[in-house]
Amino acid sequence: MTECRPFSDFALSPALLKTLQELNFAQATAVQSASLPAILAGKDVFAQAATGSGKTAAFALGLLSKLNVGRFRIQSLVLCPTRELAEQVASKIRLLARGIHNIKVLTLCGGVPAKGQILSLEHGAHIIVGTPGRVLDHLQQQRLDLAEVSQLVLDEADRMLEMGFATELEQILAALPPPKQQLLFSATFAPEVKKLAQAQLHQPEVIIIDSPAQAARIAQQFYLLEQHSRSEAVKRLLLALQPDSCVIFANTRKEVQQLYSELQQQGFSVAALHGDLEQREREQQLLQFANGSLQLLVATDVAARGLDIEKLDLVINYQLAHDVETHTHRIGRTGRAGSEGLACSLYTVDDSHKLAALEQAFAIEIEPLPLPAANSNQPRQPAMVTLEIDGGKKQKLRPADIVGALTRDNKLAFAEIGKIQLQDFRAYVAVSRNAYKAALHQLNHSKMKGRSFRAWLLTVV
DNA sequence: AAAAAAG
Repeated sequence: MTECRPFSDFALSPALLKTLQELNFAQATAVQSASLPAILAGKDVFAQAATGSGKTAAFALGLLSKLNVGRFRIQSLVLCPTRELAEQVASKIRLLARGIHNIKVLTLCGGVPAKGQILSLEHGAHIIVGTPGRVLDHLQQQRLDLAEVSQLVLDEADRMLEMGFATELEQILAALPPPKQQLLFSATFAPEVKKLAQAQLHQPEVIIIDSPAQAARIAQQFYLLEQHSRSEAVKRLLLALQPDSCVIFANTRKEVQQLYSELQQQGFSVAALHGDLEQREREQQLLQFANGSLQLLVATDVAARGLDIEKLDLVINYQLAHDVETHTHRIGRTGRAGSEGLACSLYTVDDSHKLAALEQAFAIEIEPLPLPAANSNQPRQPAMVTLEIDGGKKQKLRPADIVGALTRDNKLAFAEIGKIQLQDFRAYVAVSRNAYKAALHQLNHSKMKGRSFRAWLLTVV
């Protein structure tokens, strides 16, 4: 077991150490302790460590330490497999960079018009975080100059090295000048991918953090489906376990949509996330789930990797994932940063191969549990939130109506724009869809021009 | 075998 050291042990800049102190991060996690010296020494790094063990902060601190802010050129490129993860990683980097004056971290993902990104690129940036498609798009249109990039990070590196991303990744790599420092991070590397990954690195520092404790923190339960339908089984589990916050993974977009509709019709507080949704809808659904407005999230594997959602206590696999790696990432949405979690997986007699693979990978013996009996519990609803309007008048609101937030500098941020960073909230501001008409005068109309809703400014009591 | 990622 690797030793965890205090951050003050590493050659991090004073600004970073101060920020870490302010955020109450004193002790580096195992993967951070093991990888930071190598990153700071400029070495290539291959790091495998459990979900929720602090990999993002490890490379974020490394990038930020090596950065020359005085030189306003793109120096680091971070690639992620989904847009939501790229946004989250960028948020984390910005959070850790808040003591560094004038630093610019830019996200380049698809699903939004390129226009704004082009303007930002003309202005300049130090660190780019993005998904391969849009990054390559900007490269080919000659809007993105990577000539001075000295560090490349592949987050969820095993995923990024799969066939689906190979061509794009190759083209992006070709635009980077050698010698560059490469940092590969993931919780999982299948043996073939591990070989491939290490082969593309130059004398890498190989860091593998075995963490039986982490696996043990996520209790796994398996339910053999016989006479009951999958959705019936999910409902029984939800009503019996009454989770505060739960992700349900299904294998296809269509099944996600069906299960979502069914749960919603039956009064569950539920969001959906999959690739058929508009990007703005994806962001809105994820935000409402992450901030507790909605209690359940039904998702495809777009949500399987990396997403860090506070207080997520239950993962349900509506079906078993196609491979052990995906299963590992799915259940790893819970049990993060030392907390405990539960993962319930539904399976059928046809799944014996998958089951055997899971038993081997997790060194467990799977005993099918009986489904909880049907009971008369009602779907749990999030409590109503009492809010106070500027003038002091009180109003009860469903959390699902809260779609905005007030930032520390009293600016109003909207979920619709998809740029809200949860850690920057001073307080939630309720922007109630139900209160459109009553609240017009509360707002600066010019700022609202062109938006499809009106808002009511409220502060939490 | 499916989802994601450019539009």
